[in-house]
Amino acid sequence: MKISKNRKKNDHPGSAKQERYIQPSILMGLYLNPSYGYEIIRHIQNFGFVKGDAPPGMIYRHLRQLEEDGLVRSEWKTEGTGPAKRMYCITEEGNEVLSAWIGYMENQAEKLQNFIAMYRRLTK
Amino acid sequence: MKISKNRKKNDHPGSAKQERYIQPSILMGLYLNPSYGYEIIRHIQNFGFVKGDAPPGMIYRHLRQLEEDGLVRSEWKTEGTGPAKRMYCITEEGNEVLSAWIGYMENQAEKLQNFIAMYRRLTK
DNA sequence: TAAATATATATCCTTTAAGAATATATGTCA
DNA sequence: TGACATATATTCTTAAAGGATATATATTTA
Repeated sequence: MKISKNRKKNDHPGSAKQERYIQPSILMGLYLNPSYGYEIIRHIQNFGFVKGDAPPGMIYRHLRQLEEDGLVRSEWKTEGTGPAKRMYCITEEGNEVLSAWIGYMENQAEKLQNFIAMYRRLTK
Repeated sequence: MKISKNRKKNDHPGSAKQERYIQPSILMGLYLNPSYGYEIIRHIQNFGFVKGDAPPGMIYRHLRQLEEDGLVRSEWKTEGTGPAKRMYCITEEGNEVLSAWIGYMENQAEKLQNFIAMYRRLTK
């Protein structure tokens, strides 16, 4: 696709800073298994919304917010190899929010499909 | 769902400012028919991503950006009833970007479904 | 006909979340 | 001991949405 000279922002759809679904991805990860920041950074790509390692700042920022909101709980773990890790697990409230996220995401997927279907009807 | 005292931001999934798909909705509207800001504000809800009227500032901001990017073209229309309207139509480049948006949205819908399926496998 | 309302565009400020860079500290291993 | 991997944390910038308000014209109605 030709990129016009004047088009600086939003050069291709989805390139903007939006809707990475970081929060539900972290919650899903912790729903599967307790974990910690550095591991989440590397594994969050398995949930499909992040390519490669996540920016560390993003993950730690989210984890702190999630804990402040009571959706996860953490404790330092000094045993084991390497520097101390802050181990996180999901709370009951976290489970509820994850479930709500699933509902939202189903709704969003449906809206996307309707939009796509509308477009297809016009073009065929 | 219980809302904790400390949870201020992001109280419910999707409440944040993100992924409203305003740009593709405007492009789709203009793909259907040439139109103008005030009409788009009222009709954009038909595409599913905005509830009720859109905030005017948002629409006019997008229209200006789209024109600067060469995805739409406009001209003043003084005939007809009411104050003058700035009529917009989609350009060839706009069509290409809309088509790219459709591809992105298909991809996003698929990711969402994979995520949901993963969750369902865990909970059943 | 004057006031109220609807139509129409435009500008500005704030909030939210992501992106990106960098700092700091500890443990491991050649 | 010096390089590298592990691990967390902080800070700055950018993108996009949300929301408020300003301005002007046309139409309706009291």
